[in-house]
Amino acid sequence: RLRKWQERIRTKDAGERNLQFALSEIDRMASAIGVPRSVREVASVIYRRALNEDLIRGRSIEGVSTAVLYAACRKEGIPRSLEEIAEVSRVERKEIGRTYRYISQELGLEMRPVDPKKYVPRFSSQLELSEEVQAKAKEIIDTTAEQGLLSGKSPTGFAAAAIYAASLLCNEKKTQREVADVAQVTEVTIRNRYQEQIEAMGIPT
Amino acid sequence: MSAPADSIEIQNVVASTGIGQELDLEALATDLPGADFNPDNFPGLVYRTQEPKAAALIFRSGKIVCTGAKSIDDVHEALDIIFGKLRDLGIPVEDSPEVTVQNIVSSADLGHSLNLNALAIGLGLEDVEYEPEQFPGLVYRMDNPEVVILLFGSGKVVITGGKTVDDASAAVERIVDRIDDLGLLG
DNA sequence: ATATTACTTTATAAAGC
DNA sequence: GCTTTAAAAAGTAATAT
Repeated sequence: RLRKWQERIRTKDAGERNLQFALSEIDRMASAIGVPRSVREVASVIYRRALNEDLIRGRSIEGVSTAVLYAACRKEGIPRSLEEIAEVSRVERKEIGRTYRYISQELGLEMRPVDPKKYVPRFSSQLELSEEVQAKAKEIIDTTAEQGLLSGKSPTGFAAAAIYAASLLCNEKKTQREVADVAQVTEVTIRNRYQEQIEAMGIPT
Repeated sequence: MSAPADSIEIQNVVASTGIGQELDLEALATDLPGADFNPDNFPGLVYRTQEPKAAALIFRSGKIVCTGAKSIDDVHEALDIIFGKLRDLGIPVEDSPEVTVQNIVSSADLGHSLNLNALAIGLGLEDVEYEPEQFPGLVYRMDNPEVVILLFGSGKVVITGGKTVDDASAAVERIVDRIDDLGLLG
């Protein structure tokens, strides 16, 4: 009886230390990527749920913290790519993605696919592009996504191509390299998505 | 009419078996030309057959895993070749050890392009994993038959996790019906 | 700028860490 | 959990020409 009690305390203490460390990590990474407090709150709620459902066992606290932050950004409608999240984490991209999918499945987060339009404002401001270009990029995304061009494609690459296309159409040209750098995709990806989008929009080349 | 189920092609069959006999893999590695054995990496010895093309993992316990075969018949042919090689080396192998098919991977073409975003919602987010940033296919876990289906924007699909050829057919028929009911069959 | 190669995902057994 | 083996799907990335 006493032993069970001690174990409960030990487990509780371990859990508290676990949670404390995780929350400080989430805070650190959230600051680094510059997301609002609401995202950290959502992240901490998800982390507590994962802890209660015993999903942390066999995984690093750092990995779960990062995956949960990635999920929270998406849930709050201000997604960061795995690449961007990985930059402020000491866990590699692949592990973050795996842990995220595991937590998402087990907790039934029912995450909707990322809308490429969500990346347009942030990428565009980094490129110092006007509202007009942003509106055009969003229009391209909506039109081409409706035609089924988005299926299977990375949201970042899709957004990057639309921004590149819009910058050309609005005479505020950015090079493929410049757009590729902020979106963290390759020029080849932008080229491929751009060609499909331009064709689907009926814009002659 | 070419039904999607008729487009099914078996791509890989995984099966397990065993000769009820312990093996000296070190000796086998030197006596079997072409055998790969790196006990530091993996406890099994790898042996590949050319016709039919397959790869076998042979363990010290005498248990064997055969992968890469394009049909269940090919699994048996490949294993018979291996059993023959072992007998040639003086290792007793019974006439026809029991072979268990563990997994069949198939591909098929639904014949219509798919809107994966709409499908993720339609099939139910709880049964679906669709993360195009990580992989272009939508992962759908089906209950009956118990298989996993990977759906692509092109309408091509991969069915895995089944143990019989019928599992793939049933899965394709069911997924086509479901997509059709959702009105999402392009 | 394009072509090739390689990696991502799914399932599955085997023995051992 | 991981290690190894095989195969398909299609996207992305790194490297070569």
